Amino acid sequence: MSVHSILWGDFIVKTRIRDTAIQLLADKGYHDMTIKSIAKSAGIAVGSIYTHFENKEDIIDCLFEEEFNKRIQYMSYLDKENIIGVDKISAYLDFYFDELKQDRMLTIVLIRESTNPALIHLNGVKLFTEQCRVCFEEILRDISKTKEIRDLDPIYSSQIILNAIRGTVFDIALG
Amino acid sequence: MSVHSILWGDFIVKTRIRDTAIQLLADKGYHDMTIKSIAKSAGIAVGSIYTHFENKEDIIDCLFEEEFNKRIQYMSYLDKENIIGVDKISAYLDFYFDELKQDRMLTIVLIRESTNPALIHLNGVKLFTEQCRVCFEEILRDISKTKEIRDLDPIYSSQIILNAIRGTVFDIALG
Amino acid sequence: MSVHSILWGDFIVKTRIRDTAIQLLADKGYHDMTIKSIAKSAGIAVGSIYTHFENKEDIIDCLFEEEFNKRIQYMSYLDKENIIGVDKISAYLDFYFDELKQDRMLTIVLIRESTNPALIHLNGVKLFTEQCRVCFEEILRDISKTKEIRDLDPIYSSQIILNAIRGTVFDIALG
Amino acid sequence: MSVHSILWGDFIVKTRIRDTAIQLLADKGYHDMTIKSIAKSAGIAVGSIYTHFENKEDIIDCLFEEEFNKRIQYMSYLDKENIIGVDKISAYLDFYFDELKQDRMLTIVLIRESTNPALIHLNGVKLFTEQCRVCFEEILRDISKTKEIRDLDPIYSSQIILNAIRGTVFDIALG
DNA sequence: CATGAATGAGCATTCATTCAT
DNA sequence: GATGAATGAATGCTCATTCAT
Repeated sequence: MSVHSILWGDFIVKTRIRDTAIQLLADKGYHDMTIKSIAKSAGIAVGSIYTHFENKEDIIDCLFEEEFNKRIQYMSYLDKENIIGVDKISAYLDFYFDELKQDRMLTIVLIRESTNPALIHLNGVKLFTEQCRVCFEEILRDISKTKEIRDLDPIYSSQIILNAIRGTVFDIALG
Repeated sequence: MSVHSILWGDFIVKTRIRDTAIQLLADKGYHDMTIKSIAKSAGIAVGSIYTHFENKEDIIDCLFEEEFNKRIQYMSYLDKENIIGVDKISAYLDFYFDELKQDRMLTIVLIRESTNPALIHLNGVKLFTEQCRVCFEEILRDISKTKEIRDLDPIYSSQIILNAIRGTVFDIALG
Repeated sequence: MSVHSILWGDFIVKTRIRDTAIQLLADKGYHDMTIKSIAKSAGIAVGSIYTHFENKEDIIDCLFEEEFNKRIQYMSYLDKENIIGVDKISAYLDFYFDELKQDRMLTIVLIRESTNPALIHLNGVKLFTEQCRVCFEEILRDISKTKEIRDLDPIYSSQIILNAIRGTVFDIALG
Repeated sequence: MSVHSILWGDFIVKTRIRDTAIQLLADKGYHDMTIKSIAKSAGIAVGSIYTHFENKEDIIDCLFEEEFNKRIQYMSYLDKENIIGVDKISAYLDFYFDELKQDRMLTIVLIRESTNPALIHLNGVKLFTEQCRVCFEEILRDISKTKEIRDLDPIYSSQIILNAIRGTVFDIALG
């Protein structure tokens, strides 16, 4: 094990960049998170960021794609376990709040930057946003079928509920 | 009345700047709205913007303060008319959606930039945000007292509902 | 007349930038002429360069377009004066060497950067290069017709002669 | 013989780098040929280039020194064979055009980069440039002595003719 | 020897703001 | 009050070079 490894532990540089970016993103937002500030906070050189990410946008893109994949996996886990209806919505909320508990900063970033007009063109952001919408819609449609709740339009009601959750989680995350 | 006034009709320059800024803000967001682009779109010189606003932030500050005052006035109108309880919440929603109908762009800007970390320190933004929260909380507290709805914590529930409304209005505004 | 005008005489800023750029271009070549070095040598701010030129390439583009126009005008002057055949080639050479005498640096830049692969896509450079070629070809074709010289292929021979001139002028310009 | 040698046949790595560099140099010019792009095109690691060349400039330096030696050898071959006068100039032209036929890219690079101000300080470039000039001058001086052509200043006329050849070869090489 | 992640000085460019006209 | 050229600090990004593996 090299001196380098001992100093940084097993922390891979890409992860260090990602984590530092999340802190700065939560603190200052995308536009005021500078590449130089990431490098300084992460204790690496400016150039190293470009070894791991194509450009500044790519950091955001990767972040959202990662979260998109997490959610996709979680949903297929729920399907496999045959968790449906109200239980599914409950599980979904748990996922949201668990992530909030584990990584308050990440939650702030995901909610805030997903509506940043400078970032909505990114593939990762699109996938994430769409996924949140679609998956919630599906849950409500299922519930609607099983008559657990009275009839409602799954598209609008899911949007409303999702926004209530997102906003509330955001408020809690911001403290 | 000068030739200049005749050419622009009664449109005061400050209003032109404000309206142009809202369009650009809705389209590109605060950081990608440049002073130069406002000047160009409004058909005035860059320097003229600084005659009417202290700096770039001040445009946002004024915008939010203006909206804050609108809401304050509307709330005192409701009080004067003795509109309370569920009727008040209904009126409040009407206000939100009326504004949305009249000025879709403004709605986008108010919701989006009120969580922009680069702007939350502005007095106008603070007043607006606080006002939205407080006034909704009050409404729910009143309703709680009159037993129109079963007991709930007015702070949390108001936050949840407000977020549902804000998010939904935002989604509709964005199309 | 302002203090500014007195200090800089009647020198327009754009001309100052152009002239400074030519010096640096002749001295260091396109890639080692930095925007900062132009600003410093011209005694202006970095940003001022972008008030007058779109970007670094644009400085080159304007330079070549300007020279293209000079040559176009000179050729139509020769036509109007009915200067043809060997007299025309003589006049053309005078033009080249007059410019060399007046602005040795400009000559270096025009010859050197016209083959710079990073710049040949520029419209001004294309026009200039094409114009030099075409006009020389024309002269030779005329001469060929009037039998002042024995038959030769005007395209190849003009290319050969033009290169001889260009190269020699370049060598002299470099000292 | 290692597996590596078998895969690449007898192609030494240094030669691969040289050849790749020539392609990129012809295509993009010195400044836009990056070490990374050489490594990628040559199918080797960035670091390996520094095993064979001191630095980026050294690649150019070696290239020109190599060509310088080729010419020196060719001239002494002509001397040994007692080829003089107009025959020598003819042979010299053959050499130029043979090289052009065999390696069009190399020809482009030699002519273009020999006037690159960022490279003229290199020993190899200096030797090559000087050698071309001196050897041509010598040829003309010889011809002058043998009265094959009428009296002319060997220095200027050689420069003129050399430029005609260089430029024409360059034009042909570029297509 | 080969490797390629890490480095950081240096570059072109942007843009809120000022101020002489 | 209106103007827009001038300003220069600050930004994202590049790339020749190094060196631990």
